[in-house]
Amino acid sequence: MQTHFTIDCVIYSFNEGKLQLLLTERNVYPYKDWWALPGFFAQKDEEMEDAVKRILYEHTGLKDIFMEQLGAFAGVKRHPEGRILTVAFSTIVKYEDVKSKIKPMTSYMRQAKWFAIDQLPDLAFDHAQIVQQSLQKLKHTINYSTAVYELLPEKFTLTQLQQVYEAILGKTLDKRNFRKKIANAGFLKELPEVQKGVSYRAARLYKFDKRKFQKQINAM
Amino acid sequence: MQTHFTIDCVIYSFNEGKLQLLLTERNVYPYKDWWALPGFFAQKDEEMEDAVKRILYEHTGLKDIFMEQLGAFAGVKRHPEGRILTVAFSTIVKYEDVKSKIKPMTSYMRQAKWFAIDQLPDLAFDHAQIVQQSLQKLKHTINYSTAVYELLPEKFTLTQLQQVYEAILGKTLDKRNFRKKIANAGFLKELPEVQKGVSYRAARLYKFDKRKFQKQINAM
DNA sequence: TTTAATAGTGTAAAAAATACACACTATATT
DNA sequence: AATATAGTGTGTATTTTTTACACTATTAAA
Repeated sequence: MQTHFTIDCVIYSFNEGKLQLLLTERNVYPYKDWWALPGFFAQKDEEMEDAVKRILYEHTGLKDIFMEQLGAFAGVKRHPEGRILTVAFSTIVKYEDVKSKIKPMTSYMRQAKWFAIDQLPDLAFDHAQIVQQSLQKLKHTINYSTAVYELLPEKFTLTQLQQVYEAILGKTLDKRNFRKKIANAGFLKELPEVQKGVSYRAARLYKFDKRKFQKQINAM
Repeated sequence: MQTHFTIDCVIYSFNEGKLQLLLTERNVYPYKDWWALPGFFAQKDEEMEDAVKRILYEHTGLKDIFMEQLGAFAGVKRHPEGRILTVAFSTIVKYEDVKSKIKPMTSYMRQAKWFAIDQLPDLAFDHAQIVQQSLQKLKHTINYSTAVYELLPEKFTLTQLQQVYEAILGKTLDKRNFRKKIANAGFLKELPEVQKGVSYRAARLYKFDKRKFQKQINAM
């Protein structure tokens, strides 16, 4: 038996202190004119991983980004053609890296746009549920993934890092406790540099040591 | 685009102090004579959830069991027909409930059999990877799911409960600390009964209070 | 009555998580 | 030069959670 097979992408970013989600405006039925997760049909003989990469590329211009699978969602008889199975993937990208590259590459969608996670429009299909589930997972795995560091420039301040955590968790954190925890984790490298161009005391810069992080993770 | 679509089931049970996995011996190519996870093609116009239920029923005789999705696994060009996408689900069933009901219901498989998790044979396709991933997830979610209680009779002793935990986690636990934790969790109900028919001090019986459990979970 | 087998119990120490407030510093403005 | 502004950076006490560890109690069978 065969089924229609699509990929949907939950693509996060971080801007203006908020977690952002990339959505596309559909130009075809069903759900014409609705906002939806970037997604397409996989092509014949295209491996799932390749399809994901392709769709991410077509929507963001990004390559070589790791996307994590969220799971399969069965089509709720949404198409006259029969069952549609979609596999959802998620990733996190730097806002600046993507900003200028986003443009509609097919006539199936009219535009692509970032939305703050707490100001999403109504979504097509069961996409609201997919986003919900993805966000839940992100909150749980935030401490065990490199995700947050994908959102920051190579050199960043602890305050910036904390803001990302807060945006994802949707709550404020205590500065001292946060720093204690981060220091304890031990995979940030303190740099001999500080912020430039700020009109207040310049903050120390740090960078993420992926090797040390992996060691910690493997030891669990 | 369409793809072949199968469901594979990771079905756990508990017997002789060990976590058990249900496998089927294939009677068709490819991987004829290999052991594999119980699985089939979904039928045309069959919803994914229904397919899962059907396959579980055909292999175990069980109905109305909740199965949790593990994820989609793309076919590694294993069939000449092209891509196969399988969605893996897992569940846990009581050994006694299933023991007698297991029998091959299709000619695609020769027999179904339980294997201790630490004594699995080589598996067909990428099933070893699926099992691996499923087990990992089970270890992580053991404290937040009702899974372990599915493995026990309605009334059980704390030692039995600990044995299930140990079988799943693959390590021994300290008796006093384990009991402290369980008592603390507060969703076990102490019964005014003890074990019968043992030739040593009879242990107190407990039962699982699903309502209290749900309350705790929701409060997180 | 003794033996064999498992049930059942407490406490101290260490580690982790939480709550909480103020002085410091770089810059811009007057 | 003085001052306002805005964000940086830090320590300690308390509570909670986790870990380590060993003996007495109960029952049935011999």
